Amino acid sequence: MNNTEWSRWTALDWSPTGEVLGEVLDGGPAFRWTRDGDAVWTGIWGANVARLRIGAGGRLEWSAPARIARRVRAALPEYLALDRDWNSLAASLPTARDPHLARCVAAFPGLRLLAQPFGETLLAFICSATKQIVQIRRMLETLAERFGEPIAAGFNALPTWERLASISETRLRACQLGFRAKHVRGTAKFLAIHPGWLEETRALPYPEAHARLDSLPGVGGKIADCVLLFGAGRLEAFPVDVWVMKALARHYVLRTPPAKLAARGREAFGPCAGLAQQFLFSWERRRGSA
DNA sequence: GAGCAGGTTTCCT
DNA sequence: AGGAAACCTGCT
Repeated sequence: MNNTEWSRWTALDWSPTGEVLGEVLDGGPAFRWTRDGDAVWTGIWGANVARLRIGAGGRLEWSAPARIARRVRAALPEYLALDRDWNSLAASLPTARDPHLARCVAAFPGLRLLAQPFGETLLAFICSATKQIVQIRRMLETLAERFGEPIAAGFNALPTWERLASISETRLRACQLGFRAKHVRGTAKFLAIHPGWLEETRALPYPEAHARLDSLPGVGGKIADCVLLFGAGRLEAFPVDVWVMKALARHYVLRTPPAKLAARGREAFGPCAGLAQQFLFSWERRRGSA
């Protein structure tokens, strides 16, 4: 499996610190990146496999299995959202009146959100319910191994929703999905009889898109926000998970029941609330625990 | 071995 | 509307 021939390392127009790169690739929303000992990350999304590292000059460099390098080169800029000016977006956050947020923004310069495939993001977050990251990763890996298309030696894509619709709940459960198997199957069945539904949803304005996702089995408000933020680049989405809940409880005055936190977050942090969420999240995980 | 984890659904007041 | 309980599984 290590016979794979990799393309030569090529620089991209982004120079993240190692810590920021780690937060972006391993900060939760992406479940298929792993780091080797020598600070090389290997990840899978869609039909792409890539390695990433920070080069000698500080710029991010990529390499891919030679056979698919052309495709990966075309896909990377979108996936890494290189076309968005993340510094300006961060600068637009209300840091002037929010010292804690200002501290988070300063701590993770250039932090950004990956533009992950919409359908995969939906699958990953249906699997995420009451699960820790390690376990979510294992579920997805098993699904890819058993039902996904091979991309390169040792790397499989995640199964498509079409494929998932053909898999019995029992076989899904055998991938450690537990009660989520029913949700995955229910969503897959729904999508199978509503072709184009996902892409239509993705194109809708935030409130409508959120409501539609919310109607899928196994998808509530939090997961709908995750799918829109991490799978559709909707920066106004503000998913509230336990980490963000901790951050809000620790650094902000909470006079809102948990169910309303998402709406409050969108009000408080503005049109890029989702980016603010990412900063709060990273701070809480890296610094907040200390 | 009871309790809980990056929630949602369902079934209650 | 708002609050509990159940749901799979693996880890502490």
